[in-house]
Amino acid sequence: MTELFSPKELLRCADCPIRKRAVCAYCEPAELADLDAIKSYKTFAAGETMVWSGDVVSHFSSIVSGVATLSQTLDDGRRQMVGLLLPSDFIGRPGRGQITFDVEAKTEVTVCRFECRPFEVLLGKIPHLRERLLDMTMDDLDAAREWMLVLGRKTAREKIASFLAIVARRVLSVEGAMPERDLEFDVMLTREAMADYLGLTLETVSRQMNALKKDGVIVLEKKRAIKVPVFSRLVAETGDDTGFSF
Amino acid sequence: MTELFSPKELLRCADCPIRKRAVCAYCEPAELADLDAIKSYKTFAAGETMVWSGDVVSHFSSIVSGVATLSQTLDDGRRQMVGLLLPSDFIGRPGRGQITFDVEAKTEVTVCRFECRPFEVLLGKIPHLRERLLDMTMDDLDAAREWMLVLGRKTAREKIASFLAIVARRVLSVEGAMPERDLEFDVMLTREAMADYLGLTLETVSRQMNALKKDGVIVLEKKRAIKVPVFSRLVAETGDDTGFSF
DNA sequence: CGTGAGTTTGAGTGCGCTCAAGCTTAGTGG
DNA sequence: CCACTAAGCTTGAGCGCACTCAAACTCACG
Repeated sequence: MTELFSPKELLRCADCPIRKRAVCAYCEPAELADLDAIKSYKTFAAGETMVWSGDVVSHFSSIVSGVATLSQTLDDGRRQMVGLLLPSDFIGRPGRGQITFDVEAKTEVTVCRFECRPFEVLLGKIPHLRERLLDMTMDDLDAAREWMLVLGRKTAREKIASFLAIVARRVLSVEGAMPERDLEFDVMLTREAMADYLGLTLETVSRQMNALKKDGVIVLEKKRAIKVPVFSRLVAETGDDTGFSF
Repeated sequence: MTELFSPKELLRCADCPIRKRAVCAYCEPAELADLDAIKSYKTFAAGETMVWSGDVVSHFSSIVSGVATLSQTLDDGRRQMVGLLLPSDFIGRPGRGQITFDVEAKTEVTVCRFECRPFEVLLGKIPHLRERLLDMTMDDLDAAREWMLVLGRKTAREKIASFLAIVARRVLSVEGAMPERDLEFDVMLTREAMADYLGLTLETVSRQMNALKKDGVIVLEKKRAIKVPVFSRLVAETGDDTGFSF
């Protein structure tokens, strides 16, 4: 997840780590060539704001490596994260030049990007591209709706447990199967970013993380490094057994 | 909005009240004929559950008239509404047979519906259809993300004001321009449904509605019938001036 | 070591929840 | 036409979870 990619190594789409999940996933080799012709890579430093809300964007991007967030801010400083962007996630909205959210790199982030106009032309030309974009947008919508349940109806403790379960599933599903026991992964966010994700304060996040630790649901080894001895134990703390469709 | 449609009157798509906003909006007359061939109408009574979470659905639907909601329920009864469905909104997810939310008719609801398989075939055949579905899904995603800010970061009073502003914009935009003064519209939901929408209890909704009334921001004439003397006054109570993109 | 970002912990407060009546309104049948 | 009913709405009292404010601690990095 956190290993760094040198853009040079990525010139060939066939070797791309997100080839099977990104917006280009459904494309045939011939169609890929069209995309290849207009793509370029760019890397952002951790902490850098990739796009400001209201900006007219010049490119659509796919995250190749790293973690970014989508968030909104109220005039008085209250913030709410509305999207967690992991490798293969798409940034931008074809058919609309503006973006209405801030996009921030939380780790070093490398994106594969396309100028808007040429990409929109390809969208019209390659059905596979539009098809994949539709599926990804629907997945994002489902995720947003699950998240609304978390924000609207769960307690602080349940929110933290839900967040950890979501991240565990997303991070670990990238690298294959998900074991039931002794999961280890990294929440790549600060306590403050987690608070923005969950509609809490950073103090409450800290308290609940330590409460889950004290109760043996999780093991905290280096603040961000999480170990989950028994995954179903964590899921039981989320308040719903239905799980998430991430 | 609440006038009743007789399905017989709707047989011709050209006369359809949602012709310009529904999933078929981008279709040419010839393409419309294909859809027309597989469509049928169905009406649900107010209060009826149109689809249960987990159901395998046989049809995709467009709301022609009435109001429906999309919601999730936790095992212990906590509920969160995750979508408010007004005329022209689409129900169902092509490419996936199941639905993971409850769909409930809040008023009498008439839908124009298509069997899944034939509709999916047309999706492959008519680019305009896929294009419109993508745009609608992206609009839904934007709406869900605005809503997440409301759920995660706003006070009860701000939530109510945001809700009223959203409904005013959606309801009134259907019938043309939106005046700044003396808006009148109907929140078609009970206090309980509003609470499910906003992540509040029905008591808190009631208290805050009456607080806004006492402060002259809104006029309550028949519990559900809202009058807004000065719209910007209401928007000022939402906590953000940016407004909503509904 | 010194610095600063990130995190933890404590004490006190208040917003929205819970529980409990009572009220309003529309619909139904005598 | 009115009593009866039930669903929806309002109002009050009290409580508790998560917030606010404040201070101390941890740890990576110069």
